[in-house]
Amino acid sequence: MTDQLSRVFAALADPTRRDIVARLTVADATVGALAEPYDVSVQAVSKHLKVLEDAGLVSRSRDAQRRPVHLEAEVFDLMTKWIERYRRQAEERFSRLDAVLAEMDSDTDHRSGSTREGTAS
Amino acid sequence: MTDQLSRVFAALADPTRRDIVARLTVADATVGALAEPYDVSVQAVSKHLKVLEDAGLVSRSRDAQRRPVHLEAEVFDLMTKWIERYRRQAEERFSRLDAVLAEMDSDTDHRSGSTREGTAS
DNA sequence: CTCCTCGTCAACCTGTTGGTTGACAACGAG
DNA sequence: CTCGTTGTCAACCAACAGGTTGACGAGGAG
Repeated sequence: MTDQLSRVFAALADPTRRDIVARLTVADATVGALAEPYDVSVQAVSKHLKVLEDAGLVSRSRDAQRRPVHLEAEVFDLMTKWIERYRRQAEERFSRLDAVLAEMDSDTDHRSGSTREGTAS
Repeated sequence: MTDQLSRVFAALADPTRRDIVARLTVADATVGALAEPYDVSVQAVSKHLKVLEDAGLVSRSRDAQRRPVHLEAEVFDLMTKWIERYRRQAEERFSRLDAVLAEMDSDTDHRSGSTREGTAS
């Protein structure tokens, strides 16, 4: 799962991690403060933060022995762009439905094979 | 990973699955046609489709022994809503940065503890 | 009826994830 | 200097994800 888009989606696939992101939109926080509401060890939260950091969603600075966690909201744009692109494409397709049906019929043996393009990642 | 939002994010965390979604924005397709470009077995693609279906991103109908796969674009809204909500919150926060810094300073021992709300999922 | 195609199900294997506990580095406070 | 706090690292474990192969059901074509 090398590409960033995959890492971002994977990071947000976990409810705890999503909740952490949600709380970070309000204010930066230390690892301990972030861990407090959850019923897991601080180490587990530290791991979650590593996942978020590897995805580029979060950054950590240094303040004595504390490590304040900061949300990097720009990465959201990466997702939004991907989603919007294909959502728009899907809507456009919806408006030329007949063409689609025609294509499926002519698919008898030469199976298009070159509908490819865009291709995520 | 019970909630749908988690399932949707997890489904899109895989490049192959994202590519399948991308191709389905162009036209519905059969499992075989979808599998053809990838260097994996048809069974593997069948599994990917199950993941997408469980996430509500895709539906399958019946046409003789074929199972045309159809994109359900509405689910995109679920993600978009989540993302936009917290993106906006993050931007709003950015505009009152001083308040944030003040809060981090007063965090000495009573650690806010009630910043909770929204909470994903 | 028999065969071939399309797709799913089941069993299995390997790598990754999310959690645990224990040790330890960094650093301010006494 | 020593202690308590904050957080990470390492080892370990159970569960899950993504892939494989083999068998099989459903249905059109001969």
